[in-house]
Amino acid sequence: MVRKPTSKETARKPNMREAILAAAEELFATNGFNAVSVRDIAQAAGANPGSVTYHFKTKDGLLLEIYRRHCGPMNLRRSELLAAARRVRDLQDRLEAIVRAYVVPAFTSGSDLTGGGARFTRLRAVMSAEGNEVARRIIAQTFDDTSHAFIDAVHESLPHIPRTDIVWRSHFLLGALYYSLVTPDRVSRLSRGEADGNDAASAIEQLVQATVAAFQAPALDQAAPARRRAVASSKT
Amino acid sequence: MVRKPTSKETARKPNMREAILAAAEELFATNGFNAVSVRDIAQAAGANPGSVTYHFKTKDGLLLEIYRRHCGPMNLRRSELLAAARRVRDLQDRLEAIVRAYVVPAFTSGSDLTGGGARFTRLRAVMSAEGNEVARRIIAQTFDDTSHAFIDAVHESLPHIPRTDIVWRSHFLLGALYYSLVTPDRVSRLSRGEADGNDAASAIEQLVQATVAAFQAPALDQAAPARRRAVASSKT
DNA sequence: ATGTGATTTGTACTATCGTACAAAAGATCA
DNA sequence: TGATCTTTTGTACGATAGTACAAATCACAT
Repeated sequence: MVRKPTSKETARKPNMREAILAAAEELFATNGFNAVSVRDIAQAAGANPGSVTYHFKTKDGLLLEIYRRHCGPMNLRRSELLAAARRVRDLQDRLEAIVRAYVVPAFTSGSDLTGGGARFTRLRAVMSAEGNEVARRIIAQTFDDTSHAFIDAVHESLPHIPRTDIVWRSHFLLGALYYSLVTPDRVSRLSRGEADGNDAASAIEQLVQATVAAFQAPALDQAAPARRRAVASSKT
Repeated sequence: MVRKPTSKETARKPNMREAILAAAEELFATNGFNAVSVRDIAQAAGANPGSVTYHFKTKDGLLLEIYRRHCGPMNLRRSELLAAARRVRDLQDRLEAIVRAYVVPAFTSGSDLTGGGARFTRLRAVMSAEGNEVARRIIAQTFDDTSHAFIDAVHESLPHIPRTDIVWRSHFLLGALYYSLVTPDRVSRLSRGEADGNDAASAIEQLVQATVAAFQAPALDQAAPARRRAVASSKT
């Protein structure tokens, strides 16, 4: 009595459910949530609109399932990399490893899930910009732990920087990360073809290098008031 | 015969056209383009849906007019500040002034237009994330000049950094800037109330400080290959 | 006061949205 | 093969979308 993995997991065509998820992920990440209709998704997946309702009940449920699929693996990968980074001796190298542990899983595949992590990260960026309610709830309760762990790790390797500054700078990191995935063509355009915004490896290296330097900047409370001298003022 | 500025410029109630523009700007910047209906905008402005059609013909036309209203003043202000920044002698101070010339107008009012520049910048961030076609066209032909001027100025004060790196880092700056305006509450939340993400002055100072440091990071081509030693690798 | 042009209102049209649901089709096992 | 469960299809419904347009209303010059 060999139990075949067939009866309940198999669909008629090779996993239509996964095809719908992948199509929805791509379309949401590119055009936003509201601009994409259930019919668009079904067509892109080669499915019937009713099939989307059958598998995910509602459009929100579909988005929810996309998040559920990715959050676990990506955060697991991040915490693994973060744990390894914490063990790096040299403080400078450790900081870089920590930043890399945060950035790399966002660009590359979190596991063998379809499409890789970049698409899901782009999706999160777009949902964040749209103020999507479903995404907001999931993010606050799923990603804040990871973010706190990341901030703590950075803080440990830069004890002289106030936590407030580190929060701001890690916020900037996430914004830069998101934007790099949302508008990669802008990099190619502004560099007049010298750089390829769609090259993940370049993006990662540039982002890590810039972010490490940003984290290492002098603390704001001390530096800013002392430094603001003959600099252009904020009015006229 | 004193020409009064009345007959053709004045509406029945104090400029309903402006009220619609302001309402649309706020709603688009908060919820994205597609999530907001013309009826939502009209209601928020205290106007009739048909009035929107009268003034702006289409929903796209309304968005177009919002961009037209802001792009000129904001880029003018940026180029003024940039010109002033270029005249700063000290290289370190000049770089900071250049970054400030880019950041400040995005946060504060570009002129006496309604609502200040922050709302419009948030709008641009959201449109960028949604891949809005109208916005994409305007941005490419309006903001690229400003961006190039900014990149050139930064490059002048950091001649030893390859232009490619500067493009990437200014791209990160814009992403961080956008994200700070899109999700300011995240800063407050992650800092556990110690920082206020909605405080524009703090955001500006933090962003300028972090960005200057990022620009001053060693060039990637030289530093990255030499430095990548015992750092956590990108796989497992 | 009255005519005139600019604006606002009210309403209606068509298209498309998310979703529900019954019927058809496929798969699995007695 | 036939019974049963899962999945897909096809269709329909109410809600809401963007937009058009005629009527009503207002501001102002004469």
